[in-house]
Amino acid sequence: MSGTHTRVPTGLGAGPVNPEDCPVREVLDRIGDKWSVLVIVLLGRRTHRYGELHRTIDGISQRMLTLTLRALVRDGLVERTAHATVPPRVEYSLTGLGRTLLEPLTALDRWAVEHRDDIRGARERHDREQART
Amino acid sequence: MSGTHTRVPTGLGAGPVNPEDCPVREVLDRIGDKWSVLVIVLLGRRTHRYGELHRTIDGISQRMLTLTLRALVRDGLVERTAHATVPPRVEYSLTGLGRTLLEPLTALDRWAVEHRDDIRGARERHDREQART
DNA sequence: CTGAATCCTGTTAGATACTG
DNA sequence: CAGTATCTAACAGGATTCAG
Repeated sequence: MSGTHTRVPTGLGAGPVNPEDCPVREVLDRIGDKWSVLVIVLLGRRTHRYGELHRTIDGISQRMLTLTLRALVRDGLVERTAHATVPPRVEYSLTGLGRTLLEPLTALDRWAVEHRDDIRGARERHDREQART
Repeated sequence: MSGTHTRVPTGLGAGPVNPEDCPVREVLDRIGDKWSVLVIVLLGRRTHRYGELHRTIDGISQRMLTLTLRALVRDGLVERTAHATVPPRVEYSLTGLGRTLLEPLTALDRWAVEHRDDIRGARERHDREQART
């Protein structure tokens, strides 16, 4: 809330701006989907097993959980540990890199919580004004 | 980098987690798309006209620019000002609410810039290990 | 100049059934 | 238990054309 704008984010020099080459957008491409942040946040609390995640994240299909986890592992945010027992036991946890992401994610969450009502309000006001056409 | 985890983000109490009722996910639904952050960031620097945005944001179609702007206006993040001249002149700028979003967005951007290579590295390592199957 | 309207496409995600 | 495989529905987004 310093009176002035904060630093301009992102590789936005002066010229045209490209979504393919923009750091923020790159992150959003990874965690902007429907399930990734939920997984990250849960793993930020503690290690979870596959089935635990499946039960805890409401409405996620096995398919999407698998795909989401695989992508996060590939990007080095999540670590997969398979124990060769029977029945199999697979545990997922955040990597060091993944944990560093919790901080900016928390900042975004704080903003979201703080301004949730503002957005809802703006939305309703806007829709009401549209309605009287 | 404080040794411990930061606060757990989001209305994640103990029970199941629902994507429909999660503040962070709610924000991501708004700005997680392909163009919103680019628009927000540009407007964070200064007011822009429609055509300016269209020229500056590389590859955006008129359709998507219009839709993106309309959504941002609806959510109270962006303000639209139409001057009744001919030819018409429409200016877009961030609202107060929109400006507050710049801060957490900048945090995320900083993370992105800082860890860009880590992710690329993890990706390549992972893909290389998959490749030798 | 600032859009709106229409058509068309690829991707994302849900449902369901099956497996080591 | 921890996934795969397959099929389908929904939607985001691009291209093009028209309009105030």
